[in-house]
Amino acid sequence: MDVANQINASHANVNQEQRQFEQKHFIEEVGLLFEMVGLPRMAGRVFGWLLISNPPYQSPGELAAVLQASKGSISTMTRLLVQIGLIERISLPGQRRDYFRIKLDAWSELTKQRMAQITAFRRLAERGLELLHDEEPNLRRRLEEMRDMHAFCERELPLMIERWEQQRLHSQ
Amino acid sequence: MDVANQINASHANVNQEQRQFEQKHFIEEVGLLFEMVGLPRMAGRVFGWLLISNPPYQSPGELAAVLQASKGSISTMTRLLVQIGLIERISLPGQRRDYFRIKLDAWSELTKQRMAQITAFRRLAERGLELLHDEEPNLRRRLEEMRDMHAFCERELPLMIERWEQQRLHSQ
DNA sequence: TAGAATGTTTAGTAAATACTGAACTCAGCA
DNA sequence: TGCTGAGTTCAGTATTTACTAAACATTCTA
Repeated sequence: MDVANQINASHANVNQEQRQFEQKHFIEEVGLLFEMVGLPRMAGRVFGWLLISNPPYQSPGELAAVLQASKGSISTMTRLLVQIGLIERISLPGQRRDYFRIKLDAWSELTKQRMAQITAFRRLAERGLELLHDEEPNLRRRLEEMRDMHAFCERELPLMIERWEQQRLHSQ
Repeated sequence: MDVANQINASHANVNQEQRQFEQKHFIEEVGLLFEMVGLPRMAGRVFGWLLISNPPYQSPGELAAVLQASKGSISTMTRLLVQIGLIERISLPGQRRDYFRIKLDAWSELTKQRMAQITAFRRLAERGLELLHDEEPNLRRRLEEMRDMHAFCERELPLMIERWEQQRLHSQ
């Protein structure tokens, strides 16, 4: 190996390390963001790596190695992420191992998921109004507000998702 | 007290107890729902009681008594709820004590709050795309999807809140 | 200015949760 | 039929979080 090649190799190494550093940073940030929305940090790390990995599908073993986590943790987190619709399990033809990858419609899935919570809030407001059924209107207002706002979202959010999916189809 | 009055009083007592039972049930349900969206259960209890209490404003002491919680816990939870915009502190004229009550626009506040998270997700997607800047398009697609969906929500949600507030003004 | 009543801060505890590591299961192969 | 290699389940640990209780601060009253 001549000097020029050595330098090139050394540069390549620096770039490689720099790249890995940035990847790890990215993964940690996704982890923190997931924690912010009430999901386990490790689920965020798995998701984060699947967002930037090459190839875009990864086996549980690869995930455990890259994220330096136990196989058990990976198993739990992939199950969770599949359950909430953010990733999916795929089996490539001619290979016995299973892989995981980001679901392309992950985000509209997530919004649909949130609809259940909104419905729960609307129902709770209605139960509260039953409790106050013989009270004066201004005591009932706060609960009516809560009910109406959530009913509004229950109507509007599906329309919004529809508009999004329409727009996506168009641009492709 | 004659027999008829005794019976009436007894009935009233039963109703009173029934009512309190239903109130406590309601409070607990709000607590559980709050836990579901990643907030402390006690914050949900405070919010739940403020939804059905009469009068609609309550002092920290009253909250502690009704919810059978420590003053410290109430203090922390009211601070949290004020911070995320679900309740507000009011001081009635001629009274030194402060009270808390549900903010009437609590729900649009909450949606605005979520905008920050959506922006964070969009920014993260953009950072990811920088990491993959020289990769092939199909590797970049998952991140573009994430970026575009969140950018879409950043545009649409404020419009939705606006429509809601418009509609609310109309119906009042 | 002392005293009482109310609310906040903080140190400590109890409970929930995330994560690990080992045992177990299952599929392919010698 | 054992053996290897990958993945899941589960029991245990360690960390975080929610909550309490007591000390402290503040403001009105005597």
